[in-house]
Amino acid sequence: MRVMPGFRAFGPEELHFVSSFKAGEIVAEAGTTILAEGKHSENLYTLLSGWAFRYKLLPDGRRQILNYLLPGDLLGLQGSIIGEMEHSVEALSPLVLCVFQRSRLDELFANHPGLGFDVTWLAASEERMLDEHLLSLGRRTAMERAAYLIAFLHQRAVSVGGSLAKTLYLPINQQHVADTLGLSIVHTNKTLRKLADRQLIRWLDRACEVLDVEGLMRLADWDGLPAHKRPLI
Amino acid sequence: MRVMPGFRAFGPEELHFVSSFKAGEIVAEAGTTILAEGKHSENLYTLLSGWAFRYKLLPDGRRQILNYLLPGDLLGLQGSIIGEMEHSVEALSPLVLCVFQRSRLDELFANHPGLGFDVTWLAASEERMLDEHLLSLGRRTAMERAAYLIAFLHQRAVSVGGSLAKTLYLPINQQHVADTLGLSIVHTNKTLRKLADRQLIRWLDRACEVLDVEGLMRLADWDGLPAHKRPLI
DNA sequence: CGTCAGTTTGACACGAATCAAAGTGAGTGG
DNA sequence: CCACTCACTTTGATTCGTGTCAAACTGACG
Repeated sequence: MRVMPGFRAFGPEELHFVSSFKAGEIVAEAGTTILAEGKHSENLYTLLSGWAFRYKLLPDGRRQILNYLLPGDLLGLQGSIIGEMEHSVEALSPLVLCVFQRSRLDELFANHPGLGFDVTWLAASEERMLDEHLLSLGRRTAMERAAYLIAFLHQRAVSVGGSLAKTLYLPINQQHVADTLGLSIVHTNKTLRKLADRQLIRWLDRACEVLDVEGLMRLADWDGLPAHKRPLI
Repeated sequence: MRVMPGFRAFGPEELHFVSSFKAGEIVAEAGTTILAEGKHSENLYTLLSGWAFRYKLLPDGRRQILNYLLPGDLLGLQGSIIGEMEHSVEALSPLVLCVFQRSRLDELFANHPGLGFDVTWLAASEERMLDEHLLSLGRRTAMERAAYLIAFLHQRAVSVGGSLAKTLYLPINQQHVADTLGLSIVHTNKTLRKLADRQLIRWLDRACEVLDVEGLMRLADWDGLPAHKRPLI
């Protein structure tokens, strides 16, 4: 397990424990369902590479995307801690996941408090993103929401990948955007079109190119996520 | 610190540590701002009694209520773990809070892994509530949202207070409901009126009486929060 | 060349916001 | 005890944003 840019470094003992804690690695194709709502997962995962998203469904099929998962994020923590999964996770791109056994989570807390703290850190961090999304869905207009979402994803991608490329392609389609913003797909399309007309983004087939992050942030009145070294477990 | 009904019991050592960890107790009136967005809080709190809510503001004043806080909930964990607060907390009723020092949080993780795990448990639990709220804001109609919110608050109140009273009064006004559901106050009023006409609730001055929780849950297509013993820190 | 997933567009309907104003009840001071 | 205020709730009229319906367009793929 190598330390990626932007992540905190482990001490030697921790590194050894994390390696031993690791139960395997799995690879998944885009579109694969990694975790399903209602299922009781035996495992907990760290996303090593690729993009995924978490979502919930209403019985009649309405879908709400809750958040996106990028390298360094934990999958299935809630299921591991509380019981069965209350949401599903689907791959947006090919993924590499590191598998941990749910049953050894208390061992992690007991023997490596620093890592236990990291898990809490990640949970708190997820909570902050959800707060931000909630503000968006509840109080921003369609344009502001779309601008916020794209700026948010852009920033997350940059913070995880290092700011390698100046043009960034988000691996999502307009249905994903619609289900994230709580809008219909038609209205989402018209909204994205307006952002494109303003030279803020360019929409491609199954991908979005971000042209002007600052313009998007200004439009959404969003300051961005505070920068912090993330722990990687 | 007594163990409330519905909470897990501590071992003797944990109990001793929690007592020593406690830095004091404060009392706040309804309407008081406990934590403010942008501030760096030195403390972390456990809510011992009363109701509060967390919210975020957009620069132009639009407010979104993120979640409600009931006895047993942690306040300011994010601020303690990551840095400055990204949301504010305001009291809905007189509160009793137990104060902890932010700086001693790592000590808690180091010496009492069980308690560290509890903190993570609480964070994961908050995350699940936020997921549910996000689904509501994104994909439920105004009626469904209102029904969900009231059923949700009712269930939380019951799970915390023991199911003492069959009629439960929620200490909120319609502005709170509007800012939680992402609706205007006028439309919120009309929506609540419809719920009242269907004999699901009765609206009183600054309070809501819940008449038919199951009817509300059916209307919102919501199954309720899975029941679990909450840890109390 | 046809199919299919995804994007785009226009017409229309509907739900929620806004504007405006009145009603209610608790608390306050004369 | 009565007027007055203030916060909160209620209602009706109108506007506007977003959803729905329908259909065409595009490019990848077989």
